[in-house]
Amino acid sequence: MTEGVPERAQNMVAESVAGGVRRNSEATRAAILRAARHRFAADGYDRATIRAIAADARIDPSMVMRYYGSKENLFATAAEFDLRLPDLSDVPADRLGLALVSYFFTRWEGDSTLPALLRTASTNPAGAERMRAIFTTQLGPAVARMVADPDEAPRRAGLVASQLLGVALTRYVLRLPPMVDITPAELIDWLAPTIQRYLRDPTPPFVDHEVSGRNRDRTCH
Amino acid sequence: MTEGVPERAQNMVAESVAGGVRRNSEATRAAILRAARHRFAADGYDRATIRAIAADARIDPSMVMRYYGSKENLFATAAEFDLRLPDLSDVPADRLGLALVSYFFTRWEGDSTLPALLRTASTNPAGAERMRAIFTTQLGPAVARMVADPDEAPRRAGLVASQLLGVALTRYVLRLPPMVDITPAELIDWLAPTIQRYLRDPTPPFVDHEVSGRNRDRTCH
DNA sequence: ACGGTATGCCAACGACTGTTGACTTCCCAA
DNA sequence: TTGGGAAGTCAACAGTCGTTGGCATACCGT
Repeated sequence: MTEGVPERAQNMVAESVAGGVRRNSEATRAAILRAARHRFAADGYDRATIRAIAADARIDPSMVMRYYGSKENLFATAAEFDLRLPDLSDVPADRLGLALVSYFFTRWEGDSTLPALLRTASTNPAGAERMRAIFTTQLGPAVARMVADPDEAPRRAGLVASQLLGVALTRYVLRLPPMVDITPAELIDWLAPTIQRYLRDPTPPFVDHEVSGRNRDRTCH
Repeated sequence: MTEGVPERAQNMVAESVAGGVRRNSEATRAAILRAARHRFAADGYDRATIRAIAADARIDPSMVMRYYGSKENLFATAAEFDLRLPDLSDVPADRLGLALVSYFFTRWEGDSTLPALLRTASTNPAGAERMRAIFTTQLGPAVARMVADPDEAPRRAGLVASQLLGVALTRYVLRLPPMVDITPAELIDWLAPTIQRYLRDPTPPFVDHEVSGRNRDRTCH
């Protein structure tokens, strides 16, 4: 009565696979990758354990190492991130904000990669570096093609990122109720003017705020 | 020559305290709390270890437990978070955005509690719940006093949070270069109109976007 | 039929974590 | 002077993690 039962895996949310059959290499590689994406998205890099990913893929943890070498390498390929920004060169300049916001929602609502990246980049330095790289190599150049003055592109791209990532954060990660309940269509109507302004409007201050001409310096209240 | 040296703590960023003197209870409690705030802000809940916090405070890890009971309890008191939103009831309605943005910057630029909360809420469910609580009990009511229609308060508060937290995320956590380099004053000029619109402007769409009247549904492109 | 190879499981290592309890050291009041 | 309690140290427990190597089983070309 040594009770040496190794605790059967009875995870309800696991890959569906007939009992005991063998899969070919490609299938398990894909299964691992899919489980990894889900776990990284739900828990972030640190809390997503190799053991949990393996359990979801109905496989031994050692197989993950065999196929992907290390956890860091697994994350690197799981979080391969291509914004796949479409060509917006034929969109009229005054509709760029609407086009960009619409596209980002069609991209995010069904893809949990961004929350995964967000969760990871918040705590993992390598994740943050990856986020900065995506910003520099993908969003940056795309925004550069939309703005009037190329010198202002990085700054405007940063502002766009602050609003779009803020929405992703509050809606998908923090799950603030009002941001979860609102429909994508309504959200697009609210956000499009903001993004449009960050992309195309002249640098503020447009006019000196209101009539009372004192307190020119608004930095520290 | 058993080499049993227990590895002296030679952390350069540790609490400065004369060698070997004893402190009273209050002093070490405060030292622990200060070290905890720094560590939680820099690393988030999971990666900030009790041992590292204790080392920063030049103290044994067991003392942290003696004074605060558990890591979760320590975080709870370290991340005690009061937005300390000022009374904006005498601010004219068309300057509320500017006032709110200005205030948030004077609050954040010198306080690392928000990054700590952000890093933690991204991965820790309890942290996310705390974030939602802050939103509901502090930002929500404050925004409710600023908007015209009380029924729209939660939604508008959510939009405000999405932009402000997005700035905190990109500037303090992800540290996207353009968002780090920009000065608070410039950032305020960019953000104030956005927040102002989220607070006070009528619900969009203001007008049917442009002339071409087709594609009413912009949800899925 | 057979041997090699691909696929997979099992048990364990070493490191690190939060947490605990016993022990030492010092100050201060009686 | 002497005890008691506060302040702090030390070593260890129990658990989890990424990672490793050895071993079993199934497939397939010859």
